[in-house]
Amino acid sequence: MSLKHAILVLLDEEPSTGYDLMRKFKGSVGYFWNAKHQQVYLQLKKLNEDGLIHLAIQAQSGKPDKKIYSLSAPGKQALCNWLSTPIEPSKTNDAFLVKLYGGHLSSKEELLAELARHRATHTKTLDYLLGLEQSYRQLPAHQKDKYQYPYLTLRKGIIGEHAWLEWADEAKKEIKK
Amino acid sequence: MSLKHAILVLLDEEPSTGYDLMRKFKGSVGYFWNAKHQQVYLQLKKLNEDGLIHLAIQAQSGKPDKKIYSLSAPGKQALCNWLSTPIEPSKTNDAFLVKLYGGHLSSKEELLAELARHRATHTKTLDYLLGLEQSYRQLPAHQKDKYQYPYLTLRKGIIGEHAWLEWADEAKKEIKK
DNA sequence: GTTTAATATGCAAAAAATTGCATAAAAGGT
DNA sequence: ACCTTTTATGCAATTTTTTGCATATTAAAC
Repeated sequence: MSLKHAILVLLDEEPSTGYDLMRKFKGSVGYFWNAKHQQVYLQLKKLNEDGLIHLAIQAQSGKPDKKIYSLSAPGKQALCNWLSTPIEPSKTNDAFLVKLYGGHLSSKEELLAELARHRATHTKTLDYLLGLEQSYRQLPAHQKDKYQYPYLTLRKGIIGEHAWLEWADEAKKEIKK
Repeated sequence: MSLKHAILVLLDEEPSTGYDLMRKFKGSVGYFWNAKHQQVYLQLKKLNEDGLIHLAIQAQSGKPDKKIYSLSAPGKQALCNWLSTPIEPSKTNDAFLVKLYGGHLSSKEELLAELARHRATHTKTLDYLLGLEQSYRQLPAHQKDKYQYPYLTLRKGIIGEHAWLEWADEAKKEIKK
């Protein structure tokens, strides 16, 4: 149950709406955390009920109110407690590798097509992450310090996507063979 | 819901008990699929009820009966259908990176300790996978052909673990800095 | 000899995630 | 003008996963 903690970490960085968090999960932190919007809004509601986050409602003319959440003192405490507790390596469930494992039941054409499709999304993700890296590099020194740890996770994303593409090239050759 | 398909793929390879599957999820295919034993046994029950797998009970003196499951014709059909349906890239949820993202709330010592701990498990996994690769390489040609696709996924595991360790070295330096 | 790990299975309750449905206004494209 | 995407939120039902509990034998370690 770490969506809770993922949200707390993001709210520690800056107060956000559910929609803001969603965008982060779909974008900049999407290579290490994913969640659907329904899940995010539900967790925010629960975290607020538990007093771990504050809610400030910002009225907007015409539009529905914006609900801006921020970390509360107990929330920060809960986050720190979790951070200092060792965790087990996360489990990975990769359906694409399951499909490849049973590759002999497909045709080479189908396998190559799906590999290419996934390759495209990984390339896109890598490009996006490299863009973020450029932004980080252009930051003034004090900002770089602030984002030192997020940047480390970004590097994980970049190295991971590189590795994926490296593997994909190898796999493509091997399937064609 | 791909645990179902992961099980079908493994049963296509060879008839197995729930325990056999579990060992695979903890071992050779653990870098791309994970499941708890309760989940595996439950899925096997459901798959059997749905007629996608066959059950053969092997009595054992004293010990409880061994339940050996194998893929049925409808099961193979269902598997093939799934294999020929494009899937979305799997979502990743990595709690360790969440912790690192909020690294400024921890001490360097704690971060380095946890990094080292995770590094150790990744090193162990890599060694294990390299061992599997050696076994594969020593196989006679026709066996190599049979395991061509599982071997491809194994390569993914190896490249992925290498990348993890590469990143870990970079991260270690950056945290110490 | 006793304890621990491995073999082998499963139910039940709780928590978490997904899927389906739902609303509503603004902004941008054709 | 119309259509699609983006912004912005959420409930309800279902499915999936996790956690806790439960049993019982064998083999190995200490």
